[in-house]
Amino acid sequence: MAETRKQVKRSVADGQDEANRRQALIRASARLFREKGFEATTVRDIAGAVGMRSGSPFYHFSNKQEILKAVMEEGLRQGLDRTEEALKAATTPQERFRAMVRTHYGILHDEGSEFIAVLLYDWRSLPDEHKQDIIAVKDRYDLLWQACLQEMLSLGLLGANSDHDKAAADDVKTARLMIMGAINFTVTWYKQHTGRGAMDLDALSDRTVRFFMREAP
Amino acid sequence: MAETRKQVKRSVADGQDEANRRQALIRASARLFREKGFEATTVRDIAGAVGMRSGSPFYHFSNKQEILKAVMEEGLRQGLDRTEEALKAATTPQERFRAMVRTHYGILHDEGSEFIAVLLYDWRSLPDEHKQDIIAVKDRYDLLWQACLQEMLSLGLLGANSDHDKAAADDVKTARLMIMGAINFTVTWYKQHTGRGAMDLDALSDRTVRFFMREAP
DNA sequence: CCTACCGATCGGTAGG
DNA sequence: CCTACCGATCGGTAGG
Repeated sequence: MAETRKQVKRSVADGQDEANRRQALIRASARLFREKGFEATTVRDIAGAVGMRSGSPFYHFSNKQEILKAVMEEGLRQGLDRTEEALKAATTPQERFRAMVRTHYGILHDEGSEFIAVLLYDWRSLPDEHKQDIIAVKDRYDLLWQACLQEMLSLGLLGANSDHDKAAADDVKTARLMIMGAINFTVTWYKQHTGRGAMDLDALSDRTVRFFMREAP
Repeated sequence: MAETRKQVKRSVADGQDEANRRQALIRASARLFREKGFEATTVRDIAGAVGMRSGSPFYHFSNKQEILKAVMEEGLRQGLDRTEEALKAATTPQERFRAMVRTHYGILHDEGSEFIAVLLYDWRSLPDEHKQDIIAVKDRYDLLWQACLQEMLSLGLLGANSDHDKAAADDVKTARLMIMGAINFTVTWYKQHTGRGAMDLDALSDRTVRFFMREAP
């Protein structure tokens, strides 16, 4: 009986260790993929980054593509969590819009948060049979944006249609694609530096919100 | 003397053929890079696409990276030409803005025009020593946008600062980064199809212009 | 531009 | 998770 309990404890701990090692591989992979791309990153790079030998990642993942999928899933999971958390503190449509913009910038540019940038950069490398799984989660995130922008458009606080009471579904989708495009594209040019004259994520968010948002009519 | 003339003629023709083969390699590479990425495209893929054997592209380019650079240069050259041409027909700031948006969409999505999409997707794969050359040409293109948006902002036809006579340089840059980001990001989601319900590049341009442009105050 | 080839490297596996 | 390894493929070259 004591024996049994001990064994159970041991295997729970092992399971934790294993999950930790898996997480370490995902984090290291995200950083490497973000830096030089999925195709240019070797399994040896990944293994080396967490102190393993070249064959060992395959104890945790059945192939390289599964690592890519795990990176993207981790990013979306974290992104949804952070966004829902940020929305709790926002009460007005304008505050919600600002919160979503700022949170998305964090998701894209915070240190240790390279998962979504990898999703954007290396989508082509994800095997077709995995794409639907990722899209399903991404759809949930897009819905949060859709609700936020629907609200903004209806109030005339955004882009076209400020003179209509109801924003058409197409307009909401266009607004989402344009705004998220603008924000996502910062992965190609925004660099966080600490020197003077640097623009931090708060400043970038301010500029973005100011550019897209209209005064209430 | 006749001999000499003939030889000159011949070598001119050869030079043409060689240039043609080089162009064919650039076009085929652009299509392949756009489809599956620079790293995932092999020299054998490229050679096969123009009916060559695997070693032959190296008669035209000293290595694979030089092909990538040539693809990007070709795209910027074509992009500048098309934009300057389109601007000739536009007389008002609004017309110029619309012309630049529509032309950029053409550059990104027209069939046989995959060069700039490759620049956006595979920038990381370009060796550092080539980046400055490409940036120098890209700067010329950005300047055309900068002038166009400066004009729009000063007239209060765009985003923030509609109540100021002079748009600050930072505002122009922000507007450019946001608008070009939104447009460039369409490479990740826009698909041209011919069926009903499809949005062609004219419709996409309309939506884009309408979303970003304000009524004159 | 082809033929023939090479050294290096890659993703992945067997067996412990 | 390591050791030891493999088949396949890759970018690139020599010689014509």
